[in-house]
Amino acid sequence: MTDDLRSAGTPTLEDVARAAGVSRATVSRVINGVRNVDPVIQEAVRRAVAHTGYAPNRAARSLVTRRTDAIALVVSGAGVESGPADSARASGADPTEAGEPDSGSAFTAQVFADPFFGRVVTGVVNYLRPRGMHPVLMFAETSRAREDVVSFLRQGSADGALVVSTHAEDPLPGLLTDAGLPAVLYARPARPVRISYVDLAHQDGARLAAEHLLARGCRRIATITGPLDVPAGQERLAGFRDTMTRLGHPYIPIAEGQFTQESGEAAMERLLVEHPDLDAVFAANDLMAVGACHVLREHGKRVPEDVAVIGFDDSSAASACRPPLTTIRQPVEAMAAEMARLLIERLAKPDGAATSVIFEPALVVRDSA
Amino acid sequence: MTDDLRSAGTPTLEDVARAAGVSRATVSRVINGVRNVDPVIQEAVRRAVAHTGYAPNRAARSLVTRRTDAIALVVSGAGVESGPADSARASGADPTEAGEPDSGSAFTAQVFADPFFGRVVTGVVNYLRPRGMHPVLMFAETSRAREDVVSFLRQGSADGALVVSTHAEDPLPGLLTDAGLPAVLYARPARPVRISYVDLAHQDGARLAAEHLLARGCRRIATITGPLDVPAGQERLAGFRDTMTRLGHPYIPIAEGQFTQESGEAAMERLLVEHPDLDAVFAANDLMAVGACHVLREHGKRVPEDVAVIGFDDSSAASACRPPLTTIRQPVEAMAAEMARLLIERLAKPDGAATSVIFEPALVVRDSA
DNA sequence: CTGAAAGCGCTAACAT
DNA sequence: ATGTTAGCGCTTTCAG
Repeated sequence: MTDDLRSAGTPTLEDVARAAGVSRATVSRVINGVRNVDPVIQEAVRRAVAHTGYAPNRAARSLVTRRTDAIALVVSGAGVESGPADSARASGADPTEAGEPDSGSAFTAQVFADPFFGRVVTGVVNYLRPRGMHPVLMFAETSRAREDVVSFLRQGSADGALVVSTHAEDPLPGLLTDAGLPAVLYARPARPVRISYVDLAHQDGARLAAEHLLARGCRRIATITGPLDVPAGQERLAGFRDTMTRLGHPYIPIAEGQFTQESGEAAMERLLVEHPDLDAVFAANDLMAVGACHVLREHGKRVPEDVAVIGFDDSSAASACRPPLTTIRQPVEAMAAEMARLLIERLAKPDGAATSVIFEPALVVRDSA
Repeated sequence: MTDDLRSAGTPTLEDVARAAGVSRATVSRVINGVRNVDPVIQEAVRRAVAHTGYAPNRAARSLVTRRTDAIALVVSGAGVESGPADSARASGADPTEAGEPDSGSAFTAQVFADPFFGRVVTGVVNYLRPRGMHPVLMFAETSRAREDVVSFLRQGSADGALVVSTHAEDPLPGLLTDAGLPAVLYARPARPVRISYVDLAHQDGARLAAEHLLARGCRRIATITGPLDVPAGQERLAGFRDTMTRLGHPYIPIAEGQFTQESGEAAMERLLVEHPDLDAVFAANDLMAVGACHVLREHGKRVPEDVAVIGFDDSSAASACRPPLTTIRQPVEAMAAEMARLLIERLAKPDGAATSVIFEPALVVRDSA
């Protein structure tokens, strides 16, 4: 009887060891690339692995290593970014909390309508993949969903979390740190939390936009802001307004949007009512800039001849738009990768201090301004 | 000495058992909701769980149950959907194979530029979540990446795979079934494989489009097709052409696209050169329809007055477009959810036959046609 | 440089 | 109805 066709189900270390005529420990060593293994034996083991079609069992390994090589990629927020009304946003109450069982679907559907998240995923996956790690996608838009994320991590289903919040007063970062779970954020939290994050120098980006518009000769300039209860919204406005003021234009008409195309359209309509003669608009993101372009065109204004439009982010919407949007580039993929790097670094030395890495935006000139 | 503060790291079943004064097995039973447990003891255990802050270790559980409650959500394809040239698509060779180390980034970046994938994710997550399961995101655009997916599953890192291919001759489904791994596909594979899948009745959708255009009074109708080496591309064309023929319009100008906005623009340009007088175009997806609208406008044609445009999918691009696109709705979220349901069903009884579920499309009338 | 053996934390027979 | 016990497959001291 040959001694290698005896395994019933999937082969285990034991099977490989038997086939190679060595101990389990030795097989484990060559598989994990531990040095101090006779090259001859290494070769024998490799052959046995190939021959048996062995694949190490992750659960068994995790049980002893305490690592899963999975990380949770969680999109967190209140799920009402562009809801019927946004009056409840700043209040502590979470409007979706009492929603229907699948109220999450509205949130998840909306999240991916924004090209931003696809870029985050891209950046994370491309950093993780060569390292043999994988992202588990999660959404945390209700307190129930947030508990699930915490449980997931506490069960050791993932080694840490990468969280991108769409909402200002997101409680998730706090829950995570309170539970002592490794996490890194995309964007500075509204309330200071001792946690690492990556972010963009939003103000610098807004400054670039202001300078470009002015250099272009525009003089009646307005801005469509992002939601003013999130740092990105606030800073893009502050940076823009400060620069305009410094360059001699202290009064800037503003209309608040919610980072959605729809809200950008509405904001543009409002702006046009009050300031029909404006010659430029800075939208705090590309989606709103696209919305603004649509409305401008409907009002018979040409972009950029009559009104120059500049966006922010350099998302796919910017290049897909007609005319292609001049915009401020946010290196989302690189930032997401850095977020992953920070998390893995933290996993290696759990006692390291929280760090933040701020990226610089860049002006991308296309046709809209 | 109190007997409950003795645990060093995270509490285990043992700790809870001790705190509750019962055996591990009993704790396990109440945690897993197994019946036959005295209500009084149940309560005691629950209290002990709460008190110790116990969270079951997933790896340990997986090791014995052989389940992870994770499923791989893999986007598969060749990564050259809109590359500089698509001449190599039909050949067996994979152009990205010899690419740079991070050639995957181009693929991943592009994948999420299409709103389609966000919808798939949404559908999958919303089905999985209430069932305590989670998707692990993976890309399989090179043979190396495909091997990784197979390994991942063979290691028991996930219970099965949900795969959506962007490419015709995708080898992944075959690899998966050869390895006996549970998988369900989005869309029928180009080559028959014994594997479950969900799909859309593409021909019916195309028929709806043709009928709508004709009913509208259009007579000089062209179509921008999808890639003709994938079933969806073929069937949407076949359904359209057959219906047009049946209704008395046997000759339809066609231009092939690649399901990207850019390719839709190029196709529209070509069509306009040959048929400057056309009065309607059916684009095989919304992204290409958007591209067509842009080009038409640049040529001074109004949509829908001069040229009616109808898309396919009812993606976010359709409603965001100006004018909003009349299109054929593909219930992607529902299809993705069904895909997940089929996989879980298969997990329950591994010997079930492969099934396919075909969804019906619907006409959505907006402003473009 | 290699092997023996002790668990990691949990579930599932099997006893009681 | 509850407790006892035997692993699940792997890594990792500790001997040799």
